[in-house]
Amino acid sequence: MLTKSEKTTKYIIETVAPIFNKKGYEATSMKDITSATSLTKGAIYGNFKNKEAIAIAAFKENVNALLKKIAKHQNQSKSPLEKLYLITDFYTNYYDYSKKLGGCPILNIGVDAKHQETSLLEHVRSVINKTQYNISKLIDWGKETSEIKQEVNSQLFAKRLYSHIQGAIFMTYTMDDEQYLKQAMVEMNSIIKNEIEK
Amino acid sequence: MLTKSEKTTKYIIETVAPIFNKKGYEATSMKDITSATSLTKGAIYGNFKNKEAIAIAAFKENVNALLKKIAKHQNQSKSPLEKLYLITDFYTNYYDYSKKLGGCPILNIGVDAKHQETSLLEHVRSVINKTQYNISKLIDWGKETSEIKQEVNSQLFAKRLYSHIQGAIFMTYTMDDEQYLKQAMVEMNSIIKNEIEK
DNA sequence: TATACAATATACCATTTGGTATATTTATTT
DNA sequence: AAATAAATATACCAAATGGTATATTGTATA
Repeated sequence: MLTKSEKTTKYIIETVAPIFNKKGYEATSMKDITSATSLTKGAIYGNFKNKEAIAIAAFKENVNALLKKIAKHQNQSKSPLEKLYLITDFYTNYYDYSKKLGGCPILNIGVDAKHQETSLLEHVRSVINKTQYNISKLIDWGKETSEIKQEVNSQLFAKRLYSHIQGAIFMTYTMDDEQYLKQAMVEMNSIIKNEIEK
Repeated sequence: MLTKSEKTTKYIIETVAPIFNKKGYEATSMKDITSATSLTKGAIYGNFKNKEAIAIAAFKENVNALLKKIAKHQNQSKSPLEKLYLITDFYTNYYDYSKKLGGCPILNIGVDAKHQETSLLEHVRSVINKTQYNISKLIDWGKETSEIKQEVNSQLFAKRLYSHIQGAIFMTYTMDDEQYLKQAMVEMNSIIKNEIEK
């Protein structure tokens, strides 16, 4: 069971996660945080060391929610190739989903943290590396099960897929036009079919 | 000839353009601006209405510099197809170039302005629309000169190319890994060759 | 129920924020 | 050179910033 402060901590994180994601680190003020949570500074600083600690917890919250959702989506199939297609399938509807998080945390915090002295950028990089590693492992697995061509460079393809996805997310958000994301996933599917699938 | 205040205005814009691009609107303070320019608030506010006006001028400065550079690069050829290849060629070396601007203004301000009440987002969208329009016109022109296949959807391809490029820029900056950009442009070249070129 | 401890609220801090009114300097015109 | 206008500097403003010390409240244990 959670203690009172653990519950409060959880409540704060969940409440401010979309705010930090939307506005970024500097533009999110302690006033934003106290207003959104209806808590006082005493309560906030009783549970977090400083603003940076809240921002990091908020980012982790968003990423955990996202990665869980993707993992669950991938569980629809046991085949590595199908799991690959389920990634593009997931991102086809990513605009609606990520709006709940306040946007794409990787894109938003990745750009926002670039100029800061916080450790947020390290966290973003870590998430990207892990995700790309998972994709490349999926390809390697597909080679073993003979669903995927042996000559595919799994790490290169993972970077290519991820870059493609993030570009489409940026364009969809900036132009408020879901076609970028939908079209990019159609394109990735055909790339998987033509270049990856055996 | 420029008046004194016109020279000062120009000097302020050029000096603060990379700062706004790096740090974003909220995170850039008037103190940042007065320090960087060695001017006082009196001088700054004598030439600009408010902080937002400076940020908009700074964005336009960066974009103008960028678009001029691309246009000049494209002048290396008179053929629409070759001009298309010159776009990917330009972005192959974009990491080094854009660092001077403080990063990619489209990506940085596009993400940063998303949550604001400034008119910056409108400016970003306008630039993206114009650029995509230029690309699609290039394709249409190539159809006329019979260098490019008639069945190519020029507007769709423009969006696809732009999305691809922006994704690679985001990844290259966030991961500090130029391979994303280099590899993406290799991929785009082969797409142009296989799907666009007649 | 009294006591101890954990958790939250209040009041305050120095510093910084964007912006303005006015004084001073610099440039231009007569 | 004197007068005028343009441009910049100074001094100030109220409000907001992140953060802290302390008072108060809530909760669990003895």
